[in-house]
Amino acid sequence: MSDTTESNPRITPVVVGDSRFDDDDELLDGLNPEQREAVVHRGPALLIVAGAGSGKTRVLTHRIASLIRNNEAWPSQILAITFTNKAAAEMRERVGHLLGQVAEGMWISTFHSACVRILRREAENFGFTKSFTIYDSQDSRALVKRIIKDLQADAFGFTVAQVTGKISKLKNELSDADSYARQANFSDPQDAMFVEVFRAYSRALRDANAFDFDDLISQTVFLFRAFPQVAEKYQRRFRHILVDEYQDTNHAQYALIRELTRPPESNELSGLSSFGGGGASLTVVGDSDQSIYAFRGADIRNIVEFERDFPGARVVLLEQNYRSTQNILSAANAVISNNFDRKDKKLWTAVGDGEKIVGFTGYSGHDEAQFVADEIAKLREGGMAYNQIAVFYRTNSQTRALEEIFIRSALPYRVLGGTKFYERAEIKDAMAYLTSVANPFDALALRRILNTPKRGIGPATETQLASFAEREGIGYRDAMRRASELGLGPKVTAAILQLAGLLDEATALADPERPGGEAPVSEVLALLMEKSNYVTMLRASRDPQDEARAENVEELLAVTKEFNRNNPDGTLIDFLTEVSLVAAVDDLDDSSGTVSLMTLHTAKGLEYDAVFLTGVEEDLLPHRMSASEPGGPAEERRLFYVGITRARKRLFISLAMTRAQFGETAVAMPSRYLQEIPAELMDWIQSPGMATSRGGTEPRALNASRGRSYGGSGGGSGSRWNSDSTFGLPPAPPRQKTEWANRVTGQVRDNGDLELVPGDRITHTDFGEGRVNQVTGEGSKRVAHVSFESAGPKKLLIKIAPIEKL
DNA sequence: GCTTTACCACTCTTC
DNA sequence: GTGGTAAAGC
Repeated sequence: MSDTTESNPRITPVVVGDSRFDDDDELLDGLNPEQREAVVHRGPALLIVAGAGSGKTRVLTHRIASLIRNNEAWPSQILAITFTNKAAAEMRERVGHLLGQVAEGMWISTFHSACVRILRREAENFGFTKSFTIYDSQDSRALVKRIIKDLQADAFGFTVAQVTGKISKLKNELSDADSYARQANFSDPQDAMFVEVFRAYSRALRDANAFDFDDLISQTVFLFRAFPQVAEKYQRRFRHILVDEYQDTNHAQYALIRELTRPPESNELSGLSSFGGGGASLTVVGDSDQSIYAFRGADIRNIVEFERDFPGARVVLLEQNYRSTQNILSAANAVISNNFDRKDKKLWTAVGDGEKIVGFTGYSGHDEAQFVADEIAKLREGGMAYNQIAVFYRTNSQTRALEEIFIRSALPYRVLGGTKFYERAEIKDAMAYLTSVANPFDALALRRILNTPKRGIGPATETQLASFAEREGIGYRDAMRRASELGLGPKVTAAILQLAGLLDEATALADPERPGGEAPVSEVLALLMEKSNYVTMLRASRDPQDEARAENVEELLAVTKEFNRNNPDGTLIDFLTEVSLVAAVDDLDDSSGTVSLMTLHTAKGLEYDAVFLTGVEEDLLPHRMSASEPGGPAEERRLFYVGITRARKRLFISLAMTRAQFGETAVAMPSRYLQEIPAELMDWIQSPGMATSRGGTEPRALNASRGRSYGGSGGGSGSRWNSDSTFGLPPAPPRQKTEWANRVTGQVRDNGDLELVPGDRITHTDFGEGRVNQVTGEGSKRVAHVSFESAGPKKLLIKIAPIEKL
């Protein structure tokens, strides 16, 4: 990474005259002048505007290391907020590497993790216990659903999604049920009912000793505001606060930062602080062009108005890109320049143009996926490692087609996010057992396991138990222990008592006071699963899927063991916290030799040698839902921009003319953003206008009338594709589309023991005839390398490929 | 109280 | 194509 900034007229020379930094060379080596400035600047506030790939992580880690190395701060005085746990771990490692030792006591974590840490310490100040549960969005939804039912709020037209969405939004703006009630319009029965629902929801969380995701931030702010002496503790402790991805902070997070950087009330100097008794020094890093979380309350104004918010703030611009080729950057610059209302910023690089961006238009999502798979195979042959290749898409549902083709092509891949392991019902069940042990107040968790596996404890019994607990003013666990007082049938009573006994036994095992200390999480879970017969029940089931579920539970057991290995002192609560706060990227394994599939949102902050941007179609990117939201299309453009700028060397952009959505095939139009990429930067293998199929088969009828009119944005100047076509040609008529879709998806087969050897001739339903060159792999993973006469070389998973030996 | 079946609505992005 | 719910039957 050489310093080539002399050629850039925009730079201002930075004087590093302060003797403090004289022996600091090592930390400044290889940094360009702006990066150096961002590392060495000292003051109350610093905004680093870091374009994509401009080395901001490097700057942040060097800045932290420099603070510690120069004895300007103890590690414990530093709080660094990152966007994901993975980024936090990486930053910790890099700082440790720079300093030559692990910096103990430094807080490097996400907003949520930092807040959980604070809340666990301080919970008892405001009516929670330190073993509170964290509700994920599924839990919140379940709770709201129940409340809507109880209050019969569905009569007012409330849906669960609406209510959870509104509550989340309000919490991100630091409103709670009371403050909302104060300005609610009670003459509107719907609004009045919403107040009731919000109240009931908040009360239920409090009663359950639980916080939802949004609470983690907002309640920490409330805590600081209500207990100044608590706030002061943290204001004194953290003298340097650094926040990454500042453009994606919401109001609650902004307020939290404000609280933390406020000068402590009593003005005594503390230790090594470089700013007397004032507020902590704040460094934020961000790029408003990469703001893609407005939908969850991120407020772009936080970064745009930073200088006004923090007077005396210094701003450093990082525009030199060290990641991508010029072609990729030019495309990114061209696209993002269509967003008005932004500070002009142009990424540039010294590495040269690189290859052109490759474009492809498939007839269907499957055709597109096949293109991706084929290109990945070529990249691989060219020596690129699978883990340097990523495929991005707008919505998780797009993974289906990609996965089908990838499996068939024997490409090793990994889907990040999506239907996450921890969201599966059986995992949720097992986790609910653990939660019930850790937090006996959590009614939601208890309710989930009360009759899972079936114990004959139905809704009627549950209600009785609940009202008994309320009547007596006791917790659920106590109520269960006293089940015999309820006058229920002997079988039900015994079942309740047995479950209570099991939970008590597990609680004793997880008790830190226990002789020998708290038992490892895996032991607690093993006991619960064993004695509840949960896994036994699954294995005995006739439903074939239950076998897979049982295996998932076993997998969870393995996860707990792994957790215990990595965290010998890790408690049950620690485990539950960790699981609640994992992000999709967090289980990205850099060393796995697989292609990564993820949404554009998940891709933020990552980089790959080769990137495939798929589904670049109207209604998908920009997504249909974004059209109605203010600022929606601009945010979608930023999303596209984020995707483009993830690529180092190769960028592939693809779309399909029809897409399976809803179980049926719908017409798809090229995205308006495609036209924004200068034509000379792209090489279309098959542009949206080209009407011939890739295998060279006959042209498909693409001249049917349009399904809907395409109201392109701006432009309107006609074709930009470097083919002879008109823009936005409509797709094939429905019958042909379905045929195509069926031909690819319709065949699930099992060739189990088909023996193939090099030289065999085979026929494939899609690719026609070909010759087997080589067979690799074993058992069900045997792969045939086939040269097809018309479709070229392919790799096929023998077990499931639609092939026959000739 | 449990199980099966049929119909429904929804599907955008996430800590 | 899925997942969740409601009703009917055991």
